[in-house]
Amino acid sequence: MTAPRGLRADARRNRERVLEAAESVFGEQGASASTEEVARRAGVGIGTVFRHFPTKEALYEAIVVRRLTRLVAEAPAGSDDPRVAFEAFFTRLVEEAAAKKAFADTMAVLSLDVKATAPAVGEEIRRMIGALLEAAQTAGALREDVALPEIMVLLAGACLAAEHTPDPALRKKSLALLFDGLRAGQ
Amino acid sequence: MTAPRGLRADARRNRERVLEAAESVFGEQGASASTEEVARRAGVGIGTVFRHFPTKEALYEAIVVRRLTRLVAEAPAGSDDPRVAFEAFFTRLVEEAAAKKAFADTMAVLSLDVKATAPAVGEEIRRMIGALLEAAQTAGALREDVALPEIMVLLAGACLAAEHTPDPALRKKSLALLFDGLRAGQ
Amino acid sequence: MTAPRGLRADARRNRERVLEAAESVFGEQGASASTEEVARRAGVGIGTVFRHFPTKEALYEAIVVRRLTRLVAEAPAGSDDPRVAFEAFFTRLVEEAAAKKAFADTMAVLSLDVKATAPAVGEEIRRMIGALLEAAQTAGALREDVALPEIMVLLAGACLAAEHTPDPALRKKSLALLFDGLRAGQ
Amino acid sequence: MTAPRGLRADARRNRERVLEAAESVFGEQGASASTEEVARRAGVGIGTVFRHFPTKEALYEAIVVRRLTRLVAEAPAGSDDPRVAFEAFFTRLVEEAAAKKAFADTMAVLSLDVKATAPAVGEEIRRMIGALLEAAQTAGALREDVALPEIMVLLAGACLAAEHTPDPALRKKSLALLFDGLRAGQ
DNA sequence: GATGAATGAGACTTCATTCAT
DNA sequence: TATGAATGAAGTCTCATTCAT
Repeated sequence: MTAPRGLRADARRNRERVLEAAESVFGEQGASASTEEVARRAGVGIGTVFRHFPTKEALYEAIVVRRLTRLVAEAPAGSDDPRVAFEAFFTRLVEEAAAKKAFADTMAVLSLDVKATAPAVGEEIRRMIGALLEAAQTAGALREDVALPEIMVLLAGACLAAEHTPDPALRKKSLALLFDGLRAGQ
Repeated sequence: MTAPRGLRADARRNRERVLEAAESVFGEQGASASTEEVARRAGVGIGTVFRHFPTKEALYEAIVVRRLTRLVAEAPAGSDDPRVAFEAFFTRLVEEAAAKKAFADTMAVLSLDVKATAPAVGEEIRRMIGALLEAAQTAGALREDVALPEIMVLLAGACLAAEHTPDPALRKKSLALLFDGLRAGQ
Repeated sequence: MTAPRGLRADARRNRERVLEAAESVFGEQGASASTEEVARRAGVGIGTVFRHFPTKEALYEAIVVRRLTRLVAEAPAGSDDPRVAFEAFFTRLVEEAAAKKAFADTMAVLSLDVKATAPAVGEEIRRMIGALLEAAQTAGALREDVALPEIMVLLAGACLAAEHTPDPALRKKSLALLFDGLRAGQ
Repeated sequence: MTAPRGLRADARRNRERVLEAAESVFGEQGASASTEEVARRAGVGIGTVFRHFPTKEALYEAIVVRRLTRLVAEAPAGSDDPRVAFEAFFTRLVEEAAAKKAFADTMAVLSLDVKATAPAVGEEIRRMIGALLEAAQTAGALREDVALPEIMVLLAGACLAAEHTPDPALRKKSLALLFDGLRAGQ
């Protein structure tokens, strides 16, 4: 789990503050931001950061997991139209990637190796997207010959590209093309 | 442009070796690889690298330009079918990105700010892709309502995603979906 | 000011050792001595030096301030004779410059731009010398038409020259001439 | 000698250009200017600089000698009044030091170790200043109890201080005090 | 002799990580 | 447990000097 139980209350609070800070720092400056900056923004000593996360990489992974966990939690507010639901979720992730550095990376990781890090969350979110996909397919709104893996790849690509695409209109247009390729009846 | 004329033969040879080394080093380890590693692999002193490229960034930009230049030079062997030609070129770039780290980044830069670095090459390759696009559109094989900017975004995204997608079949499948979205008559 | 209060005991100790080392290193080799040498002589890692002084220049400035602060602290043991007091202090600075490289530079800086670095200390010592000057003038032992700025210039020059004058007798003779020019009743 | 005889005409010309460049470069940027900058301004290759002067230090010494030589050549345009002649020459050196970096250093070297470098020129200029001094003393315009060594020290100090004293009026005032100390009949 | 490319030691600085307090 | 000072490897870049052309 994200927040180990065996921790004293204050320790758990600190861990949370570090994650919060890390997310904002990495979100602004990318993964190359310094650990010290994270500690500073969290208002804790650098030692505290390393007590909770043995390496910088571990901290980074933790915020990946955290982001994914949150995505699962704030599950797609089910639209009635399955296609809309699917596309809305997809779009939301892309926009998040455009707004926050290193988020696209998080999504890229999803197609790759969350397994190694946090199998559970990775699986969960994958299952979630899978469900949205299937629902849309069942409703006849998405091609039947599309499976989750390629969706994940497209999603990752869209997020990564969004990070380099400041113009919202252009992001929207590109996404539209992408969705067109997924639509049924071609 | 890549290899200035006024250079002595041996200097030009060394410059070439440095670029070669840089391309392979960055290709393997990404842009964060050390300049020292580049020098080592080129078999020259670190000072030689910095004589030719005053900054690490300058070196990196040089290999970006070099890659683009090479892409232009090895222009798409014109297939008779404009759609095939377009997709073949697109695919080739994606495969290159899958093989070499930091190449995707090169492509991403194309959608963004080659202008600042090497306006000429950037424009050239953009024009090239634009020509392929138009030809396919004229032939009625690609949607008319698609313009270069969004193509560049999709290309960048595909390349970036490919970097994280080791499975060639998966890359192919994803690309196919992308192409479907671009096809005419939807 | 030199040693911030908020520092842990060990940190303050280290900071002191670094300053001590810097003073001796710069004193022997001049301002071009390497920071690494300072670290070595202080018996700390190079990182420690840079933690306390973010820049080599900052370190150098710190020892300038330190020297001045010490000069103020070890204020001229008030002689009864104002002229003697003035000349004694002047002489002492010159002798210090003869013994330690880069000290003359410190004095030169006094005529110039301590303002930028450490306005407080600079002003303090300037006031101090000004007081000695005035006292001597009031006592009728120094010309009335001499003001602080030219005294500072003479002082800087004497210190700088002393750095190149190993012979103490020669330094003394030169200083004597200088004092003669300052004496009243010409 | 400054310009060795056994040199081909073009070589001697090059040597001259290097010296010229070195003097202006060091004059502007001080002794820490780079040798490459000297070569650039001389319009020769860096190799040429090192062919004529085996080390940077040798080059630096050469321009010291050159300056001194020139001082001797442009000997003090004998004023009728020996005191005026002496002070004019002194002042001229100080003003030169104020205008050109590293010139003061040249003067400082005079009190010190030209012997090692260029005994001849050093001696010559020392003799020259000595002559001015004696003439003034003979005319009863300068104290009898002053000898050349202390004059050299005062001169060096004045030059070094001038380098840090941008205000001409302040330089003048300081010099005047200095001259007062040298005047006879105190 | 002239050139300028190559060299590589060394300078400053950053930062993940460790450890004494 | 928390702190933040200490560490030192590693990185980028400069520059005096050498040497092949």
